[in-house]
Amino acid sequence: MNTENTKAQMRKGILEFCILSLIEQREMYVSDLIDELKKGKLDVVEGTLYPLLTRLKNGEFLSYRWEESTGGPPRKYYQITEKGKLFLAELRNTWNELTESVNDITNNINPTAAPESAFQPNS
Amino acid sequence: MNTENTKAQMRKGILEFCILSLIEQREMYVSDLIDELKKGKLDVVEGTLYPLLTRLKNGEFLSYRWEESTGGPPRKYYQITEKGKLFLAELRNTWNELTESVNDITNNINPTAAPESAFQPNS
DNA sequence: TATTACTACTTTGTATTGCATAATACTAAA
DNA sequence: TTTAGTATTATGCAATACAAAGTAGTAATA
Repeated sequence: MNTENTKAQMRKGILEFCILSLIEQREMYVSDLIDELKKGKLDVVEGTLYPLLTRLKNGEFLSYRWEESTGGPPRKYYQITEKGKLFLAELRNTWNELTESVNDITNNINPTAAPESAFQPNS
Repeated sequence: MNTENTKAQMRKGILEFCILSLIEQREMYVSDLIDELKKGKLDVVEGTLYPLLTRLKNGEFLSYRWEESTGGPPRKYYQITEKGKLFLAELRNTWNELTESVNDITNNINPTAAPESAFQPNS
């Protein structure tokens, strides 16, 4: 029971949400996704992404096309489907409800709130 | 692949955080915890809580004392330990970093932000 | 040609955790 | 004694993040 493990556990379920959001913004292949996630301070490895993308593709939330690469094997570029967009909207709701619940239960003040609203209520 | 499953997955790892937070506020036994979580829109069942509490107790983040009950078997009231308070502080950091990352990556506007700051940037 | 390096995709096995389910045990009322 | 309500414990399953190893294609170099 340590912080590293907890991080991995808290991450469960949110990767779907992140991946679908990123691909909705523009089509991407795995290296693109890893770069974008890293920009957002989320380090994810290939062994995590490939099975996840396959699940999303099998669920018809994503589709892909092959694209030749100048140096290296061809790449799978993923796009979001209409079904994927609907699912993404649900995930966004779920995420927002969850964060609200957790912040409420733990008396946590959300760090992304605007400074003028981040006051501590009387405890 | 459905929303219910994703909810269950997203819940992984955050329950520790919620449980420790609640017990830090006051000592509780399982039924108290279930009630408090339900108030915060988080439905959790006994089969989830007992193993989790045992893990936290074995990790020395919680201790407990028995208390006789007027009707029914005695109750285990849990308290947070000093080690538990340190771990809780780490969990709070982890949670805040995670939510910031996810909201950033998904272009999500946090619903707990003050209304005047919850504007949508040009997309 | 053979070797090496780099890139990209795939597969396998493990650990953790939420949860359903069943079993056990204690008290009190009928 | 039986029944109902409360509380704890034990077992097994499903889902997922991740490490690690493997496959395969291109390109540069000897």
